[in-house]
Amino acid sequence: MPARPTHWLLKSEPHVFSFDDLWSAKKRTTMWDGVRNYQARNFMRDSMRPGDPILYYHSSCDVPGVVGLAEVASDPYPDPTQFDASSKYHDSGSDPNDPRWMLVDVRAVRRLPRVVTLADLKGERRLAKMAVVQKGSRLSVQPVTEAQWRIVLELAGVDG
DNA sequence: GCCAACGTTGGC
DNA sequence: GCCAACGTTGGC
Repeated sequence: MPARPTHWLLKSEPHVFSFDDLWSAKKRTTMWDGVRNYQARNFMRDSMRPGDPILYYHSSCDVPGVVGLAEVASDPYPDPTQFDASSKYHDSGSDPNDPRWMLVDVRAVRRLPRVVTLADLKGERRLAKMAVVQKGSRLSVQPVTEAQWRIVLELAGVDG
């Protein structure tokens, strides 16, 4: 049985919530709410642990890519927006006694000295298996291997 | 803005 | 359980 994944990539659309937004948040931390994909939820619920390192990826923007590092900052807990009728993430089918959607808190750790663009990732043979470079990859919460993590940091100009 | 790829829904 | 229709994602 494979060990649980310990390193992650989170996608965010910067016009919605950028790495700068996270950096300027209280305690540089936010609830990673609104995830409504079961695979992504399962990673947060079943595998993420406080302290796990995160690559913070900007999608749907001029230059998609990894812009910063973050970390998991809580154990999993129910996403409160699923029970908020005024939220666009409201899910009337979720039972408060058995919540459908779980999340973790995410804390910004550092901005990267240079952005590792999607083009950079695609151009690095050693990253050919990374989920984010696969055609049609839409998963917003992805595991990253330790080897991939080190290579991305190398491309970013960060010492191991 | 386009559109391919993907996940979910719902009729049957 | 199949699969067409639909809505969303996300690079380009």
